[in-house]
Amino acid sequence: MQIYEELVRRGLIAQVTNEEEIKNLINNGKAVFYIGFDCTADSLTAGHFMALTLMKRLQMAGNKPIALIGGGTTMIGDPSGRTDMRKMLTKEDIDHNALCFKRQMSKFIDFGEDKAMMINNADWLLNLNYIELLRDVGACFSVNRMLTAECYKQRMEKGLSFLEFNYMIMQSYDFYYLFKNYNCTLQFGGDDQWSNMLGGTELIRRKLGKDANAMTITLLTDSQGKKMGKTAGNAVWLDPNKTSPYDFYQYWRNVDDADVLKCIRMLTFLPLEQIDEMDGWEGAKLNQAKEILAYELTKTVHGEEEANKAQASAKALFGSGDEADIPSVALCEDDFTDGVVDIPSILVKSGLVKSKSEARQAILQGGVTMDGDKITDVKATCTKEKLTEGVLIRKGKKSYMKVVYKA
RNA sequence: GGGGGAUUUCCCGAGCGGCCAAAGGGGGCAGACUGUAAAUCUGUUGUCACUGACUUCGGUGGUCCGAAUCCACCAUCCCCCA
Repeated sequence: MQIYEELVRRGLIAQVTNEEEIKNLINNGKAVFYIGFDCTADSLTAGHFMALTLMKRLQMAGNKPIALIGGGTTMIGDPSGRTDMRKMLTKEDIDHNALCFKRQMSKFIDFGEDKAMMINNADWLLNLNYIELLRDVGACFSVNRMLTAECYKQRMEKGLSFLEFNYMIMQSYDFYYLFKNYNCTLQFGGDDQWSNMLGGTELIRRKLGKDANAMTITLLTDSQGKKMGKTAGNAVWLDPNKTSPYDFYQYWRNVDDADVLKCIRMLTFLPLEQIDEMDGWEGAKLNQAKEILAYELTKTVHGEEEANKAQASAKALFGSGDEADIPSVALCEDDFTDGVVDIPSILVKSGLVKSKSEARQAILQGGVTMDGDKITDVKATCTKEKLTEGVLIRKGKKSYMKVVYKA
């Protein structure tokens, strides 16, 4: 099966400018394509992950990816899919974030000689001359047309600054620049980028009289139509320090029944035949599919070792198995008063709750256990001797921590 | 440049000078039921030394015994006119 076919079967393709051309290009494995990443945070998220896997898939098919780091575009801020303006980041923050992105991406994509490239659009965008740009590029854009673009429409009610309005121009310029200088004829991206991407193909056509193509990836949404890759408004990060491998594993382990197969298809590298087999699974059996999903993704992002650990911890906690790889936290002398610590303090120290009030709530509601025994008294304490051995403290079903005293 | 409106806790949103740590909804967390799912039901959701105290309603000052609520100035945003 050829790569384009596979992308279709995995449900990854949302919109394309010219299906035949794109199909030919990537199936032949000769395409140079790019995906842009704006560095609004210091880690990539699960949302970026899909774009990265797409890059990987295409690279494996012989194509050459350009990972475009948005050091320049992040200075503007993409208004797409936003109801208010982004916080403006400083140049330093952006540079720092770009560096973090680079590091993380190198784990997925092979940037070896002539296999892939990583470029930062700050290299050209920051040097643009306003008047020149207006005459050169600005003349090619119709404001009337731009305003009808979906990404701006949403903002017509809440207000759109001129700064953000220019985002499309910058992104279009990127494509134009890469087309000219790197022979990059394709741009891929999230479906919310569609209008920005079309801006680029349009600009190339007007300036160079040549055709470039764009293709968007289906947005990964859950059965309720919400964007996936977020918990309680927080992103699921790829950086293990921001989202631990265990939490990462758990996120995918807990997806809705209705979304498991879709996620496996779109995000994992498992062969389609194997996925098709799982398609009929129902009820409790779906749990196996979730396990596979969680394991595969954790393995891709954090490596096999971490994936095994996360899986072992999960099994230890929810089924039977030993507690070998449970994350732990250490207490020090200062945490003790007269040789004991109260349970709420331990909960706070372990990061299982944010405050002692929350800890108290959790205990009162019967959600806290220590080494399997339910804690019912808010004032309960634990001795230093016991903690020297280490105790397993658990809040609710899914969060737990091993707490040890270290002298 | 002129005129009008807004800013409340994680989000939306109600708030009469004292009965306001602030209605209601969403979300979160915990419990029951389950399959670590969904749906449903219950409790909870500022902090702490938790029958009490403290800090919060864009910012800074002021009026008052008492301010989220009144006044002044500042900031930000929205709408209408130019």
